[in-house]
Amino acid sequence: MNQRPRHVIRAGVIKALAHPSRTLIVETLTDGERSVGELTSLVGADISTVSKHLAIMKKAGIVVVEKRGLNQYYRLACPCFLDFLRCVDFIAGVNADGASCRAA
Amino acid sequence: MNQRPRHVIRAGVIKALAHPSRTLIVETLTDGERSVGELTSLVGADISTVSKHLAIMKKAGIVVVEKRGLNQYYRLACPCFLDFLRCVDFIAGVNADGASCRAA
DNA sequence: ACAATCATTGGCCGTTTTACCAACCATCCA
DNA sequence: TGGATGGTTGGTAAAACGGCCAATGATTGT
Repeated sequence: MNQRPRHVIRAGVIKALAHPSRTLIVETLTDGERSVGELTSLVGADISTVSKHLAIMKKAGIVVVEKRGLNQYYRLACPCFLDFLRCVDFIAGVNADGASCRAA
Repeated sequence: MNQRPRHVIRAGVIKALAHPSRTLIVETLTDGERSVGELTSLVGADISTVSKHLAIMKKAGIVVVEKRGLNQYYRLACPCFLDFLRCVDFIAGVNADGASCRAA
């Protein structure tokens, strides 16, 4: 069904994480679901901006949303983001300290 | 030394991967080092374009370069990218198939 | 029905990204 | 030294991104 090459698909997912606000949101959601209003306070931007960030991540399959009452609650689609961020931190560590990179 | 918040640092690394050509390059480098010319053939863009992609990833600490003779050989700074891409594929799979996401 | 709250969507605009070409730097060999 | 090969850098133009504001749903309570 999806005929895009693998690296394009992968880049699409990665791109949806490639913004400081979105990374912050993902970090926060590892701790459990949050409403858009809560995430807006966290990020410190206009709620419309945060809503668009969430839409991007939803489209990429990174988060899922559930409506309860007046609120939309977002949570991670996948717990494996902890591993994901660990990989990222390895690279960041190499970059910052010149530390050697050991396997997971 | 680095006082930027963690999520900004993380986003910087992720951003350096967030392009189809760069993802393709990383995939290829998991198989071993390549020269700029080889990567240019792979990507199918101008060599100057590929050179700039590599510079972005080098600055982010994702790749390292070694000059031997006339060639610049790039390789991954860290073998953990296999894990990294596996995480990405989990998300991509959820997105594409609606498949459930199991832990690593 | 009306008002209040939570969130999404459209529009505008400044910034960033990306691609190509051209020019330049570096290395090796004749 | 001159030429060929391999790569980087600067310039520029098109496209994508990201932010806020304003307007529009959607849901709940009065």
